[in-house]
Amino acid sequence: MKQKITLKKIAQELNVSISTVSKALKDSSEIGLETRKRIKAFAKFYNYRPNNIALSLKHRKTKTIGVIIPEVVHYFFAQVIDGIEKIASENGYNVVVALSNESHEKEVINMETLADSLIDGFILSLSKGTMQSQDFHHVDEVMSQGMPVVLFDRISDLINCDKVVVDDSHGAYQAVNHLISKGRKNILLLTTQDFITVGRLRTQGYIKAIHDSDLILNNDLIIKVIDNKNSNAALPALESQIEKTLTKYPQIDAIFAVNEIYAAAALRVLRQASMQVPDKIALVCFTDGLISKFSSPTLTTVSQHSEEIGKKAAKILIDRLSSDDNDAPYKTEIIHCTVVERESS
Amino acid sequence: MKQKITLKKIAQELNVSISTVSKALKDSSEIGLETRKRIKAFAKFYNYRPNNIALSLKHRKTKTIGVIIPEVVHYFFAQVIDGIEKIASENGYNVVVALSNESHEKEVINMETLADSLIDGFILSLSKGTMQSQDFHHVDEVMSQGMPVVLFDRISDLINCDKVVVDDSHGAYQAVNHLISKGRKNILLLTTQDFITVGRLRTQGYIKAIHDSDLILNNDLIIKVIDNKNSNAALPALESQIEKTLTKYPQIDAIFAVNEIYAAAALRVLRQASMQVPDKIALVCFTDGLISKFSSPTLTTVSQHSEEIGKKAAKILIDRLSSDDNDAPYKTEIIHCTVVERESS
DNA sequence: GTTAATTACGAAAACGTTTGAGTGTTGAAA
DNA sequence: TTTCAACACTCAAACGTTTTCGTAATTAAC
Repeated sequence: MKQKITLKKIAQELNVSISTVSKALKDSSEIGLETRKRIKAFAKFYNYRPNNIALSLKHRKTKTIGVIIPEVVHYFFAQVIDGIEKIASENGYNVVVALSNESHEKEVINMETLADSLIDGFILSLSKGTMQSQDFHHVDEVMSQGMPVVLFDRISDLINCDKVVVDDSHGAYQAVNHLISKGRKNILLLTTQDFITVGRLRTQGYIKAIHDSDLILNNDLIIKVIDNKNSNAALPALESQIEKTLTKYPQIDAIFAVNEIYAAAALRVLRQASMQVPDKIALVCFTDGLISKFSSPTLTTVSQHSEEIGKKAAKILIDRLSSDDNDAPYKTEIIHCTVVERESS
Repeated sequence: MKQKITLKKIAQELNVSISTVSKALKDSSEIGLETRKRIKAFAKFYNYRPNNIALSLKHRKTKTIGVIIPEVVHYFFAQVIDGIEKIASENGYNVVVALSNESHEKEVINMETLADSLIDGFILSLSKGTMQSQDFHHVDEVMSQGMPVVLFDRISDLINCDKVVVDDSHGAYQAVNHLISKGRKNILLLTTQDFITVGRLRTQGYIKAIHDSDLILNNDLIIKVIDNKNSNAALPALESQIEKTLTKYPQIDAIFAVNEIYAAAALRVLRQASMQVPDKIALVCFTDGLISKFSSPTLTTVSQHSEEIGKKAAKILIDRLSSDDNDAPYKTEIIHCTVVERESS
C-alpha cells in the first residue's frame, strides 16, 4: 500500500526544509530556480497532493457547503442539489448532503454535526417537523457563530437570513389562468390542507385567478386532501372523492392539482371513467417532474425551475462567503414559475 | 458574532493547561474531580464542541464517506443515497455526495478532490463515460493509497474491490417468466445497447427466459435503443420503432422494458394505438420508481431494492474501515430483485 | 576592504486537537 | 529520615500545511 506523500517526506528525501518544499511548489521566487525544478519534478513523480484537512485547519475554512434537505427522493430536491452542485464545483466548493427525513431532531443533529467546522455555510430547506414546531434555535445558533445560512423553498419569516423562494401563489395563478384562457370554466382544485404553506399559497393563487376572471368560486370544487404521510390511504380516498365530485358536477372541464401525485390520481379516475384528456377535461399540476413528463398523456405543469433555485442559493452563499463585508443585508430571491404546456391542456 | 470556543480559550479562562481541559472533558481520572467539574461546567456553558477538522488531522481519518453517482435525479440513485445515509449516520459517519453527470472527467476530478483526505472511503457507481472508456486508473490510484472503495450497480470486473450488485440478469428472467406465466407468448424487449452492462445483463435474462420456456427467440422483437444522453431524439425514435414493430408483429402480447422511461414510451404508443393494457398487451419494466407507481395503469416492475443496496454498500465500507485487517478478502454482495405486480400485467 | 543589498534557504509559530512522558507536591510506609 | 507511590497537573510532540521572520552566503557598490 503506497503511503500518501507529504511535504515532510519530500523535504527529507531532497534534503531541504519543509518550507522550501512548500514554497517551491507554489513557484515562489524566494526559492532558486534549480531547486524549484527539482522539487516540482519529485512531487509530480510521486503524485503529491496537499492534504485538505491540514489546509482547512490552517485557513479556518473548508471550501465545503452543507446542504440539508428533507428527502432526496423528491425530484424537486434532487434537481436543487444538481443546481447547487454545479455552481459549487465551478467555484471550487464541495457539497455535503445530509437528510433530515422531515424530522426536526434529525435536522438539528445534522446541523450541529456539520457545523463543527466541517463546512463553511449552509443551504437548507426546513423539515416538516421544524415547520410544525416553529423551533428555529438550531438555525439561529449556527448563524450566531458566523456561519451563513441560505434557506430555500420551505422557509420561515422568523429566521433572518438569505432566502430563495418560489412564487407559489403566482405560479398557481398562472396555471389556472392558462386553463381559463383555453376556455375552461369549471376548474376542480386538488390541494393540501392549509397548514402546508406551499399548498395554502397555491390555493390562494387559484382563488385569485377565479376572482380576477369573473368566474364564480365554488367551494365544492376545492378538495383538500388529508395526507398523513405515513398512511397509504390518502390516495384511494382522494380518487373516490374526485369521482364523486365529477359525477355531482358534470360541468367540470378542468382540474388543477398542487402536485404531481394528486394529478396522477386524477388521471387514474379520468381513465377509468373514460373521460378524454384534454378533450373532455384538461389537467394541469404543480411541479415539473418525472411523472408529468412520462405520463400518458404528458401533463402541462407549473415548473418551479428547481435547478435554478439550487444555483441561486449556491451563488448567494458563495458570494457571502467570499465577501469581506459580513454585514451585507440579507436578500430574498424570488424564482418565478412558468407554465410548461404539454398534452393534457 | 460569537466566536467559536476552543480548548485553548477554555484553558486560558480557567488558568489551566490545554491538556488538562482536553482530559477533563474526556472525564479522565488523571484530572481531579473538582477541576473536572469546573471545566465541564464552563465548556457546557459556552457550548464547546470540538473542531472536527483538527480531530481529523490528528486521527488521520474523517468519519466521512464519499459517494459518487452519475445523477441524483434518478429515483434509483436517490434511494441508494437514502440507504447509505441511514447506515452511515447510525455509525457516526457523514456522507458527502458528488455527481459525475455520467462524465469520466468529472468522475476523476471528484474522486481526486475527495481523496485529498476529505473522506475515509468511497461508495461509487461508475459513470457511462468511464464504462465506455474502460479507464479505471483513478479507482486504482485511490485504492493503492489504502482508501477502500465499494462499487455498486455499475461495476467492472477489472476493478478488484468490494461490490454490491443487482442480479439484473435473473431479475429480467423473473419478469419475463412472470409474463409467460400469464400466458404471453410474444414478448417485445426494449433494451439498451450492449456496452451498458445492466442493459446487457437484462437482455441476457430475457433471452434465457425465452429459451427455458420453449418459446422461440425472435431477434426482431429486441429493440436496442441508441441513447446518447444529451440527445432528446432517442425517445421519439424509440416510439416510432415500437409502433412499427407492433404493426409488423400483431401477435405481440407483452412488452418488457429495461427501464421506466422505455416503458413510458411504450405506454404512449399503446395509448395512441388504443391498445388496452394489460388486456391486449401486458407491460413490465425494470426499476420500481415513481413513474411506475403513478402511471395509468400502474406498472408491474422489477424492484432492485435500491435502499437495500445503499445500506449494504455502506455496511461493507464501514466494516472495512473499522477493521484492523486490511487484507480482508473482497466480497461481492448480490441483491436479488423481486417482481412487484401491478395493473399492467 | 568595508558595507549594503540580494539571493536562497531554514526555523518556528500557528491552526485545534490528543496523548505519552515528565514534574512537583503530598502522605504514608519502612 | 528516607523512599516511594499516588495524585493532579503540565509539557511537548504530533497531524500537514502556510507564512513571517531570520540568517548565511554571495554579489555589488563605494
